[in-house]
Amino acid sequence: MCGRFVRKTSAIEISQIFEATNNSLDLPVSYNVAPTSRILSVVSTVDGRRVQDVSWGLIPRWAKDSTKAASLINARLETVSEKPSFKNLIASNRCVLPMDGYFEWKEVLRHDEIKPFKQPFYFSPQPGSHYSHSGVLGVAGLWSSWKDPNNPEGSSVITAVALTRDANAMVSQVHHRMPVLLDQQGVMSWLDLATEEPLSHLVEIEDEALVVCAVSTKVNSSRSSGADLIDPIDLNDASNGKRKAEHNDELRLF
DNA sequence: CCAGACGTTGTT
DNA sequence: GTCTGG
DNA sequence: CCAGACGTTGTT
DNA sequence: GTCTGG
Repeated sequence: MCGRFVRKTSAIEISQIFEATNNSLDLPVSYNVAPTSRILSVVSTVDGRRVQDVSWGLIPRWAKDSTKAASLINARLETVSEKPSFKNLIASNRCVLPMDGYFEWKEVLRHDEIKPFKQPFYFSPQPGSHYSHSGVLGVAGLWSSWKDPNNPEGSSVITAVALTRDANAMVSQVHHRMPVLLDQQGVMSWLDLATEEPLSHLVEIEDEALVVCAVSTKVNSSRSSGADLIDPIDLNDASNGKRKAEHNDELRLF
């Protein structure tokens, strides 16, 4: 889950929404943010919250190289406190990853084709929901600082992962995992360095937190970008090149 | 003791 | 670095 | 996350 | 099948 997302809100706006100082590079917005790219995070410091740019895909402190960063893009909430790569980050390396929405794929087998087809869906905050921070989602994350042992003169790389949990009933129509979303209280508690047991404050995410729509397979290629990637499509519309709904129960979800 | 892994996803 | 497997 | 590459030789 | 790049 959560291997591709949208950030169409600028760093300045993100910093205002999360009441943070903007300390990030001027990263361009993207409708197709892929693992290993630079993303924004909100972290707490002694001087308050800051928006910081980080690399998506965690490199543990002890890693000999950065080649496996792309495989540590998510951490399971159920096991994060046990895993060597993550457990030591919970106490003081928590962050919030702002996203306007994220993509999830469902593999569907169409009766007239042999190969399964990956239908992308776009999840975004339900307007007015507690999980909408002026239209932006706050995903619980962890960050780490890594220095390449083969390049001791180089600067440290800050990397991050997004936490995942079992999908709620609404999201599970498409996929069995979902990001750990934070409401306003959740952001407070997750970012507060004084929080004793941050994992214990994470609550179930109600079905009304998100809305979903099917989108074009253009998003499947990480080279695609552009606002049309989140345009809703009608899966029952034959003009999308898909079979009509009466022939395809799998696609008749929404 | 040393060597080797350390993660998630989905799929079977 | 720290834990697990042998 | 998905898409696309995955290799060597010698020659230009 | 598995790894890398985006």
